Amino acid sequence: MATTIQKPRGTQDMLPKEAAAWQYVEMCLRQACTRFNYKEIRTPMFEHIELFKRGVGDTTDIVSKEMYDFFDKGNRHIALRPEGTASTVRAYVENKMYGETDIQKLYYMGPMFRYERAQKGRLRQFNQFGVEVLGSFDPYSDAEVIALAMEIYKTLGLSQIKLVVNSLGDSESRCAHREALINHFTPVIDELCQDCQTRLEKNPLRILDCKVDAKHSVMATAPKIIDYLNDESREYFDAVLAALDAMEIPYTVDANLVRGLDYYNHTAFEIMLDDPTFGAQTTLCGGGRYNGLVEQLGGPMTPGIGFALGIERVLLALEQQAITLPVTNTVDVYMMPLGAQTKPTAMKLMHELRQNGVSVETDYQGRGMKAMFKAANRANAQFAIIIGEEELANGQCQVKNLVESTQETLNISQVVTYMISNK
RNA sequence: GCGAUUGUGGUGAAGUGGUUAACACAUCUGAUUGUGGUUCAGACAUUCGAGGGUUCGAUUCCCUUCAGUCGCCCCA
Repeated sequence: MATTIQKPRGTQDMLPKEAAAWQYVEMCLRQACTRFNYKEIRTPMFEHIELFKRGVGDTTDIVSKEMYDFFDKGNRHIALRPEGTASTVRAYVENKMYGETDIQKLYYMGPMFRYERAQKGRLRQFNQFGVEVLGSFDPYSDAEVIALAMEIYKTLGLSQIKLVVNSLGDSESRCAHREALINHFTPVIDELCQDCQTRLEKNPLRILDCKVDAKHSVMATAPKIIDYLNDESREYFDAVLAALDAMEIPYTVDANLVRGLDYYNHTAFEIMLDDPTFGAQTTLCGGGRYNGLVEQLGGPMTPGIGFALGIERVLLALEQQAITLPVTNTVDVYMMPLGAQTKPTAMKLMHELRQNGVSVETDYQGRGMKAMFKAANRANAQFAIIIGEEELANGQCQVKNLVESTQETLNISQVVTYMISNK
């Protein structure tokens, strides 16, 4: 045997036994979008790297050190998408979707790529589902987006779900806050960890959710973005919270919640699994408002808000909470031809059944009837149809109900009708 | 990029410096030549991730490498 080749690090094969769960989750996501009237958009899995540099931010870790990029044969600098928002906005601008209606409510689903060290809940190729609302600067649209995310976890049956919200304010508020942060941390920067020292220059906001220095006294007294919101930002945030209250969606405001992508402003939120035994990756969903992004990518001034959730993490959470999904794994009929002469008739009947919406499995290993019954059990077949040479001569077959353990003899010509009404 | 830990058949897993590598599940075959989910019998790793070293001898000791897992970082 030749040496085997393994899948690249951080990738996963989705095996048949897991497919049903994936399909179920994906169906729930689509149905939730239908209820909220979001339309699907599909964009390429790779883009010009410039899109992410400009959209997500050149200084973010995602772009600066986690991007899968390469030059194609035409010497174009390409990157596998690390997230979905930049591509969605690019498509919105490129296809001039701002001209179609005032507001676009979109969702996407598919693989994203980040060159990170894999661990539980974190892969190099992973699947995200995300939502983007473009063209609305209405606190109720923020609330709707959050409500949609919360609704998804509810319909899946997950518990211990925690919604955390914050406001990053508009650019004026953010600048004021950033300055205050730098002033606050600079005198004590030597006492903080190495990471925080680089954060001070790169993104002082991130110091706030540092785990290493979390208990340091400067954290408690650090200037909070909430206190630096200007009137407009403050009002907007209050309105979002009021809308959440109106829908009775529980949340906690966390002044230290920040997002890792540059484009966010105003509303930021995260949905986490409140379970310390779950693993390190507890964030199931992250999102927020990005009012300058469309313009930054060459479109007209257009506000936007959205979120993304990791489907693998949802599946892990479902597993963690031992939630059994309503997935069925049965086949209607197991066809059992006995002897070579009966095969053509069995094959013909099987095909007719399938054409009439009856699912049928059979044996292709030439095994005995006993083995076929075992296979039928394994396939969760509801019925077995046995065609032996005797039956064939009479144009008949045995139809056995495997659940009830009852059996009757039918004319082969009646089987399709019988199965349609009895399956 | 850094750290910890693991690597035995389809799966879960014992085990030892030395001539047959437990056990369980799964799978296959058989127990009246055409009837299942129970039971019983039998079969199933020239081999212990790969490469090198120590040794008379290594799956067991050492080194390297690859891979998995978990964590840091970051994020979904």
